[in-house]
Amino acid sequence: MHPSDIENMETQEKRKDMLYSHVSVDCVLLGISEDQLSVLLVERSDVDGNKIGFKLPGSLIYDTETLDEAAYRVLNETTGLKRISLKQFRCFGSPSRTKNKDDLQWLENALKLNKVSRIVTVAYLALCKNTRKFNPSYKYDEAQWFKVDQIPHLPFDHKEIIEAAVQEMRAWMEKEPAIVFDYLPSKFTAFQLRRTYEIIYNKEMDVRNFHKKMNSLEYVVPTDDIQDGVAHRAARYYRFDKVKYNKQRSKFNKN
Amino acid sequence: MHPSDIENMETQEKRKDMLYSHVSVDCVLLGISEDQLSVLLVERSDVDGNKIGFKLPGSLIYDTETLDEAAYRVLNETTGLKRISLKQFRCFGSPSRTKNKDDLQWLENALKLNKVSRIVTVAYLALCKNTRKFNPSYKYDEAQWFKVDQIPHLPFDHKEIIEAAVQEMRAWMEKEPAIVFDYLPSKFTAFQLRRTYEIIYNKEMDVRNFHKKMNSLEYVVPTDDIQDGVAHRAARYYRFDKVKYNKQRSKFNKN
DNA sequence: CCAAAAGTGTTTCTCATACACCCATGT
DNA sequence: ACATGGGTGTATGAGAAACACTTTTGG
Repeated sequence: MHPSDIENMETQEKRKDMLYSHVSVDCVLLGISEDQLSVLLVERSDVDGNKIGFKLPGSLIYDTETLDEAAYRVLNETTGLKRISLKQFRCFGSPSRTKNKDDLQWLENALKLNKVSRIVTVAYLALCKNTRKFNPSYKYDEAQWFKVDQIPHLPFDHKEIIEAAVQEMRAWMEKEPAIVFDYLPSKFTAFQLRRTYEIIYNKEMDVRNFHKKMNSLEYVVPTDDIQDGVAHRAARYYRFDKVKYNKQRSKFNKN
Repeated sequence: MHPSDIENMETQEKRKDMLYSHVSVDCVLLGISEDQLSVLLVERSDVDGNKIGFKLPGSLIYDTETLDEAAYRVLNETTGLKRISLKQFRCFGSPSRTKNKDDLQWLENALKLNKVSRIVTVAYLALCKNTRKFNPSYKYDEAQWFKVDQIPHLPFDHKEIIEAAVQEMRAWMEKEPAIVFDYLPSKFTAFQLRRTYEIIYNKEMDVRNFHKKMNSLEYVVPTDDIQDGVAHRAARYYRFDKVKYNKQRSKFNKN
């Protein structure tokens, strides 16, 4: 066990009596792996510690915590990330979501409760950086990216949640274009930005029109950096200017 | 007490042990009164039956019920309406939403529970017909429309929920234009449709451009009916064609 | 000099906006 | 005949979409 795990466990123990065992949050963390839209899933173990598959990273909420705080806690426990945008997008609360006996059994073991009643879950969404190897001090040491069209069997209604999340992601990006930059590195090429859009929308985009559009966005600013050591003309790096973004947004929203 | 109230109470008694006292639904039923966007609120009584103000129509969920079912139940108990679109738009779950002592006291009385813990509420939204007088067999005999910029003091975070709902309403109408027809009568004039938009968006619209736009929508079809007995040129009635709407939508969504 | 990706302009079409007058009807 | 609201057309500008060639660099 990694030293910091003990610390985490202690924190959890201290707060355990304050777990509110009726409402959970689940995070659909979308990213890109091998040029395809992917979701980060964590490994699930049975009572004996055997790995029995994957699930969305999630948690019951604590009594003192808002839903957003719980979601950020889960995000951080899973990826170590902190400052990215998380959006609450839907609440899943069908009584039949825990109808599968194995899922229910697992829940009762995991939560150390005799009888788990219905759990309503609030689903959150983020587009997040593809941190390749997660810091083992985080709660889950096994987190893996799965392409959204190759999702393994998942417990509860997690598959349905992921499907809804992919739809929601596209709508969210229209409203709040800044979220792509949660995914991209701080310096990125026009190609990277375009590819990200293409993968999320699952649609090719015209290169020239894309450049034109990008240049019209004041908040995507060219830097003096260019690529190095590539076997073709070097691409320019751009960066996201948050201040300019907020200005342009507020101007836009006044109408 | 109205005879049907007894029936309702019996139904409630039967199901009482199945109330899931951790999650509720609240419905923001928007409509128009006196040419202004308004919300339907129901009267709230204290333990002695004294009326102590208004609140959003809402309810704890039953164990056997999905969230959507609970929301439709509340809609129906409040207005008698059944077949309108309700949209789940956000979950409100801050632990501080029940921080007001009076609100908490009221809750405990209303729910006949000794100790109410945190309640997470799932907020729903609808644009609904302005049924002027509600059938007294419905659960609340006092329901009133309040203009959204003249909301009285409300318990919990209901004011915040209404504000979020108004924003959401506009976004929803862009995505799903059909919902205005939940509000309008089955035959309506161009003026009524335009006024409805103007009030919801709080913005005047050009008459000619509106007609042009409306005529381009295949699913708004002119009928042969025209107004009768008005002291000016009679307006034509239009109707909403749901079949054509779905066709046009699915065509649009394929791209 | 060749392969490989970067970068750049013009035309066309659609859609939103702005704007003013005649029409039908009841009193 | 007049008051009242219903209904119509045209011109302009902005932004989306379609489309092909030259530039730069490493090997």
